[in-house]
Amino acid sequence: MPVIPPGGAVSDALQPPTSAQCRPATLAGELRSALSVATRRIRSRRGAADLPDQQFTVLAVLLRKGPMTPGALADHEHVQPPTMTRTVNALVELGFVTKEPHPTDGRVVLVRPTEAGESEVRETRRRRDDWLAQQLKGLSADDRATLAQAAVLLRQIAAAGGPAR
Amino acid sequence: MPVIPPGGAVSDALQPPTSAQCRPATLAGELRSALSVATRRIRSRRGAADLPDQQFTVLAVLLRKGPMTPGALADHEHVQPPTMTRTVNALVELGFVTKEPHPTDGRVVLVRPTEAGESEVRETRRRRDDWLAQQLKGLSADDRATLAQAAVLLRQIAAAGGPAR
DNA sequence: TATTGTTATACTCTATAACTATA
DNA sequence: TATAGTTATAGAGTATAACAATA
Repeated sequence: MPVIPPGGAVSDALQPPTSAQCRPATLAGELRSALSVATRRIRSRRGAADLPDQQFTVLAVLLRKGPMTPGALADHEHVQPPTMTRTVNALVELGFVTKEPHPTDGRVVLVRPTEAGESEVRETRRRRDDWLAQQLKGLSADDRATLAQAAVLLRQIAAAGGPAR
Repeated sequence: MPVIPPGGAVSDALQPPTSAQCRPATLAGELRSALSVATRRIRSRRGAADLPDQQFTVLAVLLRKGPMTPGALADHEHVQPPTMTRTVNALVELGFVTKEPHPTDGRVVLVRPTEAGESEVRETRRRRDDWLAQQLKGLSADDRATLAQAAVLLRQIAAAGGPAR
């Protein structure tokens, strides 16, 4: 049981936001904190047999968009190139993607999902999104619409301001 | 420039969610992915001089709620106890918190923010939330309200389902 | 025995800097 | 020179398992 000193409990209550809480400066802190907690929590629901989060994400992107270069994947996920090299190499070792030389440009590599990768995503997605989907079922349709809209806004914000800095 | 094959561009377009996208199973995947990208992006905006994310968060919690035990902090942030031990120790080394023995229960430790910790949070918050606040200023009041409400819902979801598994 | 916290260990994710190969 | 990618290195964050101290 968390220690909650007198006067502290209110700040965790689940109330709709006041207009003050929509002020950019106030919202920024609150939003950052909520995103951090929720992300960690959702990730922690990953089963031991599942792919780690970033590997899963990259594999899913490849299946949705088709073969891509490591650089394009890094842009898409807003990470630096060496980070994506590592993620892709992990997927290669697991046999979920292959790396192919580009037909005409010798500098470029194409990352292509394998059939094993495809079924892995299918299975993982089924297991891993179960818990979150269950939580979402408990919400009202309005609340789900709010979250869906928030997801769009968050992607918009993440895409803003140039590549990672 | 990301490689976007024909037919792939639509999935990244910034459109309001359709009713299908509000279905729990669909929303779960999309939400998880958006949270992941946004969180990474917001964290990457942290200045080199700023406290790392989790240290900053814990320090801010202590300032808001007063001295707490490591266990209570772990519950609050939905992390495991060893993780919090590490975070608290980092803050002790930086001089931003102190650890005190509990007056009556010898097993318990109280983590208390120092004055240096307080001013560090003030400074860090000013710098680090700047970028996000700037992005939020560019949104409509409606969109900000959506994000504020989403933050509440995300905390609610994070708090659900028992301690971390 | 149960609770609180720590130590030991290991893995994921991320970044910057420096390097190689190709264009 | 410029671009794509990798290697080297380091730091942050997280978890599980095993342990010590106290209640």
